[in-house]
Amino acid sequence: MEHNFNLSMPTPLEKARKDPDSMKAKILCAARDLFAEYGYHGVTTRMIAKNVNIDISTLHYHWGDKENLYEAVLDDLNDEIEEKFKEIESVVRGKSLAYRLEVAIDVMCDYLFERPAAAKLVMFSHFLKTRAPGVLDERLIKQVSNIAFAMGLAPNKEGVSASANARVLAVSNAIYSFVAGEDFMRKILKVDKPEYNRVIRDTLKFILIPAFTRSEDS
Amino acid sequence: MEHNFNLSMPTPLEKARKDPDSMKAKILCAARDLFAEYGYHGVTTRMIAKNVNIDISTLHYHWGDKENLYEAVLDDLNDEIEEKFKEIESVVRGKSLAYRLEVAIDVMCDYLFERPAAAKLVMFSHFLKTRAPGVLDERLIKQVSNIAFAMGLAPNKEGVSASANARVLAVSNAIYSFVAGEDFMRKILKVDKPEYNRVIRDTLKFILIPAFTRSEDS
DNA sequence: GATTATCTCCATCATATGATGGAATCATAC
DNA sequence: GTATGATTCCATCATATGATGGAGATAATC
Repeated sequence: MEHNFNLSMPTPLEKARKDPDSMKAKILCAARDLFAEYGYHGVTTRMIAKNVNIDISTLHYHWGDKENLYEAVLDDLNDEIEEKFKEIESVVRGKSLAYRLEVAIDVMCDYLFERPAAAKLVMFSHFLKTRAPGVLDERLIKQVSNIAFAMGLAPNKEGVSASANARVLAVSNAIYSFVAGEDFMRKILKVDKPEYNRVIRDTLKFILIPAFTRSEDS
Repeated sequence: MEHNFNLSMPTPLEKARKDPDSMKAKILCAARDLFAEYGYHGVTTRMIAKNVNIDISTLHYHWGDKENLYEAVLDDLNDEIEEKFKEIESVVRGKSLAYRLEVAIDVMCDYLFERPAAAKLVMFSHFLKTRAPGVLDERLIKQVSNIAFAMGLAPNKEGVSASANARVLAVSNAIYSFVAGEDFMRKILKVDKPEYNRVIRDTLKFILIPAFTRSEDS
């Protein structure tokens, strides 16, 4: 049986997500939370194993080495975020840019405040190098361009200008920063969690919507 | 000589900065770059020592343990940024909010694009936990409130609302994100370094200024 | 119930890492 | 020159960390 052309065969990741009670999924979940908190080098396989109450060997049995587990965490995260974007797009298709932004902010805040690890991991994967050279997920480049096009910042999906893509990044940076930095910024704002959530939504709308609606007028 | 009331005695950090050629300063400098690239746990004392072409013992001789060196790096950075803020304030005092923002964006971009490590370190110190519990720099809370007041977002420096502080954070997050994430985002925008610098400035102004100038009208 | 495959843990290894003591080197003051 | 203090490096240690082999446990298959 050398050949296997069954392309729809579930990947390890898909299998892990199908059954959230499986050991594989539990490890992935704990790994996500810890990597999000301390970064790749700040987490040891022993920390992850301890969080799931298993031995390190069990971890290695399911996921191979640490690097492989980290990549699985990021892959899993990217799948989740891509899904979220599709969900947003299906809701706002054809609506005004102001409305699009409002919905995008609300949906992403709902999602991210529920899973702050997601926001933190996105930030780290953008800003923090691991000592082993990682690969940029090519999907992301396409994603950004697609959003730019959907926001009417480009005439078609291919020739999106750098400036249009930068505007999309500005929006997503703003959202991710506020969620990823909650622990830190909540101390500055001196508010509790629910209040932080509210203030951040309002602030994001206050900052992001005027820029794009003004340019819609012209 | 148990007592020493000479409060203006230079701290180790000040001494290190006075002579940038001193070993102490060279170590601090290399440490900053490396911590900014890989985060606290991603950097080993050996990596830093190698970058300065010295032995680890020399590093420990000058800075004590790793944690102390890291704190010195952050202190040094905070001093530098505080200075930058004062510089901005002295230039824009009394000007319109739109002009203030424009200058702030330009000055901070000039400064940060020259020292991307500064931007990255700020991000990490906000988002990334080290396994040893760190302390929040109390200065920052005051800094943010002061800026909010200077921007006319609060009637006085004391009673700055959470929402006003959040708006200030939104501005600084935006700037830091774009500089700290250059390596990553430049791949998405597909531009070279000087062009990235230009696009980011324009994008920051495009995003940030309308929000605040609109609120100035009302 | 025996057989097989899957899963989990214990013991262990090799290397990485933070840290230190002490000798050697260098500069400075006398 | 010599004495003193400051600086640097070499050798070394204790622990942390990633990783693995293999025994035992558990579940599935026949």
